[in-house]
Amino acid sequence: MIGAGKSGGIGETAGFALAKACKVHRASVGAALQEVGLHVGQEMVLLELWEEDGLKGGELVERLGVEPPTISRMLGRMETRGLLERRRDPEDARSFGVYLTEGGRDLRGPVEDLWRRIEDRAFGGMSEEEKTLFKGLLSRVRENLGAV
Amino acid sequence: MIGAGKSGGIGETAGFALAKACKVHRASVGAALQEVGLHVGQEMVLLELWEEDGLKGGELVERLGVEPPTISRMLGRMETRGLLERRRDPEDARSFGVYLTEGGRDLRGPVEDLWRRIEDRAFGGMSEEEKTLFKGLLSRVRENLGAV
DNA sequence: CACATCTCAGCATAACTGAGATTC
DNA sequence: CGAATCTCAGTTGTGCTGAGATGT
Repeated sequence: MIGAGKSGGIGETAGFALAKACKVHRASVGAALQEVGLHVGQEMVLLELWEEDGLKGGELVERLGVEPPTISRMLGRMETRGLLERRRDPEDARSFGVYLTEGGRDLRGPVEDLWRRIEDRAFGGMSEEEKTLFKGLLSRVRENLGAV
Repeated sequence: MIGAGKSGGIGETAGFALAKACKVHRASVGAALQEVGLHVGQEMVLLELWEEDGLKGGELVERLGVEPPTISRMLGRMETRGLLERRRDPEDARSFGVYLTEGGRDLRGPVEDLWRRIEDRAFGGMSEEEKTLFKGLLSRVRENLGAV
């Protein structure tokens, strides 16, 4: 039973299918993340910092496609939990860099593990070709809707 | 530039692509919905009620895959805005049915229109075959992650 | 322009209220 | 029958991500 799919309306669109699939995926990720004490969304911040430590707040805003107040509070909470720290930029007193702490770096392995676990479960039984195709289609959706 | 995709980690997974695509899609839907005074998420409630008026709170919980407190507060806000009303079930005093008001019914056309608009934009340049394939893959993800 | 703060919404979990259904 | 108990529906409290509006 899938719901809201009777009369060929919104329930039949690809957008609806996308929203529903994303919902269960996000829920799965969220459930797994709480094993390591993270909230869904925070892993994206860490992901960026693992790739490039010391990013500016504004750069995180741009990369995550999120609004400044959201990043501001997320960084505050993550800083309190000792995952990262904000260091004032001596070059520009209005700006700061976000740097991982030991605790933040240590989460990389566990988070990547759980993410892989969900990846396997979510896309189990899908061939590499199908997955590649799938990612390609998702990518086109992003471009079409004017993402970064 | 897509971000977090340099070294073949999480950023290369289909799950990551799904999350990112969903994010822009949800943002687009949210922006369009505020034209008709709705918040993202509320359209799903209406969608179910357009299909079947008078649903119980618990049925909405199940169909939307959401927790009871979420529905409770959403219904409260939507009731305040005159989109629907909760009527106590005379058979069972702890239960109630959710019924659309005139205002709630009137939103059907506008919401379906804007949804179609986003559907066209998001999946423009995609053939019917591709869209069908895409929906099929999303459906499998849902099943794999144990959705309703 | 770069942040922080306030307020509101969606969503989650946990704890509670109150009405059926059960059982002693 | 009645009282205690169990179960279920829904609400409220709190915390998070996320948005907009406003202040610094």
